[in-house]
Parts: sequence; structure tokens; C-alpha cells
Amino acid sequence: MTATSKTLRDEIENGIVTGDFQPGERLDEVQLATRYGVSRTPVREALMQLGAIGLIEIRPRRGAVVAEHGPERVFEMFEVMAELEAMAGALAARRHNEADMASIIAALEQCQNAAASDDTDQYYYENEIFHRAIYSASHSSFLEEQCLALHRRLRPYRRLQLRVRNRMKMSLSEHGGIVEAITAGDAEQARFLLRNHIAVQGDRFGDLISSLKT
Amino acid sequence: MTATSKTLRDEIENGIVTGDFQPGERLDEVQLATRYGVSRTPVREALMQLGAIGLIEIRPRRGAVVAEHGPERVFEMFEVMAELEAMAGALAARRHNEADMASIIAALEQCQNAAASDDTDQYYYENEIFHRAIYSASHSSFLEEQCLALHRRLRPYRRLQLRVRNRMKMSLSEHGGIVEAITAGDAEQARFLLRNHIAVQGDRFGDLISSLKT
DNA sequence: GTCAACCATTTTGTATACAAGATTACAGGC
DNA sequence: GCCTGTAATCTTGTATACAAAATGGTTGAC
Repeated sequence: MTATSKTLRDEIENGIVTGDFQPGERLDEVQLATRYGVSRTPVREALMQLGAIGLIEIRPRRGAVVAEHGPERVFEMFEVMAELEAMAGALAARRHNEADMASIIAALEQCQNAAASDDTDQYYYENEIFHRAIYSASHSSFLEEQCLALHRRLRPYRRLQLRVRNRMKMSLSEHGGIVEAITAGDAEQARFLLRNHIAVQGDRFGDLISSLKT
Repeated sequence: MTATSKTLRDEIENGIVTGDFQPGERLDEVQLATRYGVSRTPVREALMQLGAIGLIEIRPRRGAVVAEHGPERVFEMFEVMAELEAMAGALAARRHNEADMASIIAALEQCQNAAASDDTDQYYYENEIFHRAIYSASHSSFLEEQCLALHRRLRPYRRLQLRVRNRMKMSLSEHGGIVEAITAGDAEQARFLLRNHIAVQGDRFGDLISSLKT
């Protein structure tokens, strides 16, 4: 498993997302180095990148640990994510062109297919493509980057959420309304729907809390 | 000028903000190392951190250059900043306590003092404290971090903006309205005012463009 | 005269060696 | 018996050495 610093970053990130490295766990540089067959230097580079993303926490002279976010912290992250996605949707409603709509609608259909075959993992995948299509349609490359970065950071929690009963079907129907609003150029409606689509509130808040307890 | 990687990061960041390193300029690792009297290792660490922040662009195997953002890119960044600050204001309106309001009002008064003595640099400084007080009053540590990070990234451009004629006085009067809305607990009004306070639009867009041309 | 290929030089990426600070265990005192 | 101080060990941070890739210049051919 010979790796370079970039692949190493992905390896460790994947290890964190899949739970191979658990939240709060200490990431020892020499252990990782021997594990991946490299020296400490690229390991440190990878850890710093993950620290910048926020996946791990690096305390000076005291090593790196996998970030363990408390419920309220995760809630705050979803709160911000909701606002950013809402903004992307509002911009998309105003600025979208034919190509944008084509990819959004194509992604929506793939979501419907996945939901029809009750394939949660597939839906998760297609859902991501759908949201990315909206980011792209905002025609704000910076906003797109911010959304992608935060989305990636929230990926593990999103994944847990989808397992909740009926969430997939509700998500799908919400997608429909969002596409309608964007197509109609109704920026405020798109903003409103996307904010509620992402935000964790009501029952879903409880779902989130309980999923974090595992 | 013996430096460690953290101080080094600040040094280089400062160099970029003050224009010591100009946009598009190539940042040579050995040059920086000799300049600050350290080896290449901490220089690389500092550069990676700056790359993660977005202040510089690191192309694999091809070195680091100071990020040069085109006008539309800077516009997009202000667009997102406006939305995040608006969100912070809305949350602050709903969640603020006495201590929050005390620091917000104190910051507002310091802004007034600076404006009264026509001290642009001082106003710039107090303005930052004012906005930070609002981030803090949102009681969302994650949102606060995001705002601080983006604010820092936009710092050089903000600085240029304030030099525009009368901008300081307009900014100050807008601050007044924002504080009123937050005090009154009017989240939507706070959101609206802050969005417009930050957003670059109309004449100010032209001002920004021309300031980037220098 | 211009274009292309090859070689030299420069520069990034990785490995290893060394220094300094932090953690922990052990011993001595209260 | 418990707490505290000190020392040993372990881990991070930095320096240097080495490898690989990219850039630039020179030379040769068309």
C-alpha cells in the first residue's frame, strides 16, 4: 500500500468516514506511517490537510485526534449548510440555463429510480449528485466550493440520517418541489424549500441525536 | 527573525495582506526559508495552511503562488459573506443575551468614535470587532468560525473598500440600524440589513472593480 | 530561421536524523 | 496512603539529505 500524500489524505479520510478511525481516537504519526508504508513527512501533510478541512483536530505539540462533534455542533453545521444550500438554490433559480436544468432533472430522475428500487446507498449517491447540480447551477464557483466542502464534512452524518424510516421518500418529494421552484425562477421559494430540506428540525433533530449516540 | 511554523504562517499571511507578496507571485520555499531563517519543512507547513485557507494556490509539483482572484470571484466571496453575516445577525436577534448586547453596543460606540475622528484605520479595526461581536451573539460556534475565516480571507479587499468616499459614514449609519434590529429581536430585519451592509452591489460594485485594477 | 528534442538545473516531494516539549511513571516527602 | 517533584520515555516539530519531476536552455535538424 505505497501511497503519496494526496492518496494518503483520502485513505485516512475514508478511514474516518467508514469508522475505521473512531471519533476521539488518537492518530499516531509513526503508526500511520508504518501502516501505509511511508515516512512521517507525508503523514503530517495529510493530517494537516484533514485538520484544515475540520475532520481531525490538531493540537500543537499534542498530536491529532479524530474530531468528535457533539450534537449541538453537528446541529450548527447543518444550520449553516441549510443556509448555504438555500442560497445556492436561490441563485440557481435566477441564473440557471438549459444545461443546468438538464443535469438537475437528470439527477432528480436518478433519485427517483433509486427510491423506486428502495436502494438507500444508491439514493445517497444520486442525492449527492442532485445537490451538486444545484450548486453548479448557482453559477458562483466560490459558493459551489463552500457547499462541496461543508457537504463533505457532513457526509458521515447525512449517511446516518437517510437510514431513518421514510426519510428517503420525504427527501424525494422535497426534491420535486425544489426543482419546480428553480425551474419557475422563484428564488425565494427555492431558498425556503432547500433550507427546510437540509435543516435538522422537529423529529429529525431527535433522529440525529439518537444516531450520534451509537 | 527566528520563527516557528505558526508564526511563519502569520508572517507570510501578513506579507500577502500588506502586498509584500503580490497576487500571482511565486512563493519559493527556499527563499522563504532563508528569509525567515528556518528550514523548508516549517515553510511547507505554513504554505499548506495558507493553501487550505485559500490565500495561496498550491499546484502539485509546481509550487505555490499568491491567489489572484478576479473581480467576479471576489464578488462571489462577498455574496457568500453577506449571507453568512446575515444569518449570524438573524440568529443574534433571536438568541442574544445581555452580555452579547453589551459588547455589540460597546463596539458600535467605538466605531462612532473612530468615525468622529475620521480615522479610517481605526474604524476598520473597530468595525471588525463590531462584526465579531455579532458572530459571537449568534451562539453558533460553527457559524462564528466560518464567518471569521471568510472575513479574514476578505480582509484585504474590505480594507480597500473603506477608502471609498463616504463609505465610513454610510457603514456607521447601517450599523445603527443593525443594532436596533438585533436589540428588538427582529431576525428578518437584522438579516436584511446585514445582507445589504456586506453585499457588494450597485455603485459599490464599480468601486470594488476599480480598486482591484490597481 | 524556427521548431523540437535532449540534457542540465532548479524545485518540489519524501525519507531520515536530530532537538525540544509533553506525558507518564517512579520515588520521596508529607 | 496520597500528593508532588523529577527523571525517563515517547511524540511532535525542525533540519538536512536524497529522489523525482518540471522548467529552461542549448544544440541540432529541417
